[in-house]
Amino acid sequence: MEPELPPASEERPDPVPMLLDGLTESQAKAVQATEGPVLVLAAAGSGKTRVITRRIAFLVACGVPPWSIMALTFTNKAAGEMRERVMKLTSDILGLPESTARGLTVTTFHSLCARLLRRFAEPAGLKPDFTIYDSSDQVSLVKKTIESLQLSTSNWPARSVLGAISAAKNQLLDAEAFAARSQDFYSKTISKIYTSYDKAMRTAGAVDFDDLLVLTAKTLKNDASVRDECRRRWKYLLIDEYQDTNHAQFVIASMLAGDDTSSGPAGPNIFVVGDPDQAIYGWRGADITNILEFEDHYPRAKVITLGENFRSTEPILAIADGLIRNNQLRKHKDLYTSTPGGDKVEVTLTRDEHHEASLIADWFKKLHDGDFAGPKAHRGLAWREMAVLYRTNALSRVIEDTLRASGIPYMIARGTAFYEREEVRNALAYLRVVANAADSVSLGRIINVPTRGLGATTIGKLEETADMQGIPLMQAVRMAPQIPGVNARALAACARFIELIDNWTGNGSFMGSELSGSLADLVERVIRESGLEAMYRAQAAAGKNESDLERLDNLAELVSSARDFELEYQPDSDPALDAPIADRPQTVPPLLAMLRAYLESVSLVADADTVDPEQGAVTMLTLHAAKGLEFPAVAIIGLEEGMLPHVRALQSEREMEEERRLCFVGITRAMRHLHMSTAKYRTIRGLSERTIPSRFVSELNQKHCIFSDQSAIDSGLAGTGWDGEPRTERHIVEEDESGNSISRGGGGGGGGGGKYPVGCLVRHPQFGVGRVRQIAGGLNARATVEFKTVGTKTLVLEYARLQRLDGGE
DNA sequence: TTGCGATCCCTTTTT
DNA sequence: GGGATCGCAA
Repeated sequence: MEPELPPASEERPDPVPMLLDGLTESQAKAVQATEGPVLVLAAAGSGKTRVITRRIAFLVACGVPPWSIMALTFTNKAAGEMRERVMKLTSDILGLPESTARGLTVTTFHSLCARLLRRFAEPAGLKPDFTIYDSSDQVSLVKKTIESLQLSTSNWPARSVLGAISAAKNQLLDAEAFAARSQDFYSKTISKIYTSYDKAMRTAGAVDFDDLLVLTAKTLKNDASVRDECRRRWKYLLIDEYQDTNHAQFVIASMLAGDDTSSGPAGPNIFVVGDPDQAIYGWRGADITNILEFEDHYPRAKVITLGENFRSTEPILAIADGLIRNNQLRKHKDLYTSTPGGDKVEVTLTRDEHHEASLIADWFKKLHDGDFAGPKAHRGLAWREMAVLYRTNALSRVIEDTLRASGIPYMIARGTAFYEREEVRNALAYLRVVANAADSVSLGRIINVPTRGLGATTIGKLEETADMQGIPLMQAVRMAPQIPGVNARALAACARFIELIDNWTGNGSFMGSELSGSLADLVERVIRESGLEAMYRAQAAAGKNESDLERLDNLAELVSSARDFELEYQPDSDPALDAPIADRPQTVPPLLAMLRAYLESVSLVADADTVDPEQGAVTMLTLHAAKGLEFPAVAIIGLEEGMLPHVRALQSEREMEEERRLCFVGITRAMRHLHMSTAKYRTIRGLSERTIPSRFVSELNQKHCIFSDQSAIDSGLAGTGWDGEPRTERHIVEEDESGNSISRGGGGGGGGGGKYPVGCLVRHPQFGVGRVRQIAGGLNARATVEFKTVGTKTLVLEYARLQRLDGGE
């Protein structure tokens, strides 16, 4: 459709210039290029969110109906913020009512898919009351599957089997296609598990996170009427963080957008924004070629580059740039800022993780207090303006303890943490069974919680019956009287349990005088009448530990979360309640629809969703969860080999580069203050281990950093410095013309010589005799040694205890 | 059938 | 260090 300008309102100035106000030339270009495919390569901090929101408002200003615009983001929180900002633009600048933004579709891929699958459940081969299984549900189901195939769960660990299944799904290989290409024993077995896992999922009326995407992609691909209906509705598609989309998401986007020839004169209106340097989800199947080959897929695409960084000070940007230059598999783009100056980046070596945590707490306190004297006088930062970033969640614990002890308010961004607590999971499992009686995993979880005399023996019989007949577990419970070997006590327990559930569902009708129609009331009833409340109350009274009281609070919290949801819930925007398909009348009772929507929202929370800038607290989050956020002050911890980069990435160059991008993402979250730290010793699963500073530290542009070694201070240990050698001797690092540190191999000239020139013979206490092939410099120099017996290894000189054999010193 | 304690095992990131 | 599982006692 050709956009039309709305009739100029008399008292308002032309809104279009106002929407472009304050944008750079390329930003404005991206906002205005409304027709046809557009790729925006947006460097970190280059204002891409701004571009997307302005563009949506611009489209609306051009007369595009809001309901025909769809924007896809990575997290619910990003979606919510985007909607807010668009709403503000359309009401402040365009003078449109707030309801305008309601019609917009701003959501995540996963939420969109969940909604489409409910709406088009039948063509997708699902029932609209499907449950979304999270990874622990998946694990229980796949374990059961493995057991029922008579395989050993130790030979076939659920996690890795699921990984293989997930990888297959991400390539859009269904069980059948996977079976067809399985040749060897391993993949044939995986294929068997995949097939029966899939069957069990369908029997349970459940889908996993991958299924949400895969089934949507498949339905859009195979069902023209579904595809056409979507295309009729959405004419303008915007996708954020495009570098982290996987193949299924690519297919969904392409299907929604239409292909290059069949849509409008300029091609499909698909607008994608991303940055290949911030691709950090390769492990989850994200396919960076989606963004790299966008132009091949849409030959008429306009490509717009946003290079100027508006977020960070010069030193922060410079070290980010210098770091990412070490990635070889990358097209370089310059990062630049028009605002020079700023504090240098602090890089600290600490004694251990406790020392690290307390230094960071001190750093935060100093920033919080501010400095009102001297040339660098500044007001203090609020706690909410600071963040601690780490590679793995396990690192958060010590930081948490230290911040608490220091009286610094903090919050951990773990959106799912609340819903993962035992008591909450139990309550939700009851609710899931209420919403979807076929959900056997949830039923299995609560059928005997609190204990009601349905022990392992009885449940085993019920499951056996369910498996044999291919029916959901709940149906077997209802058939209990016909199952041989179920004793009278168990039968009575089954009957009581069935009555319990039926009371909550109004015998499946979700209507009647017994049910209030309120979601919060239902949740409360379930918690009380299931006996969960009494069970935890009894445990609390027995005084085993304090967390039992907390459990009751959490259950109350769940009720209030349901109440909040109920207040926000808009039935008219629930696709399950959309105009019914063709001749079938709409029959979903409102309470059931609301319950489904609630459970869905609970299933799709992301860690980053809980980052609340209103809170006066330091935010703690993983590097992954930090994507898309920014903070005036950032501390990145654990810059150690094996931590960042993570051990799992050490063997592959591709994964190593992803780790480097992850570090890059962390650095570029910082606006003004950045602190990076390495602990010399770190306790990993109870054992204190000597660490090796991360190679990324040695890749930081030294001109913009202040290195300090605190590891010997306040301790009896002799100071050994960043790499165990006096500082003057460790400058094996070379600088290129702009001062960027480049770790280089090939020690010919660059000072890599030292004790072990390339080509010399050495002996290693464990690996034996070998020849040095390469010396890499940096704060912790490494040698690549080709051993006679064990092959080539890369060793850190400080720790390797190499002995030179051919002359030398 | 349940509940508790010892032991074993594993260790990334997340929608 | 912590979660899952297994084995044993009540």
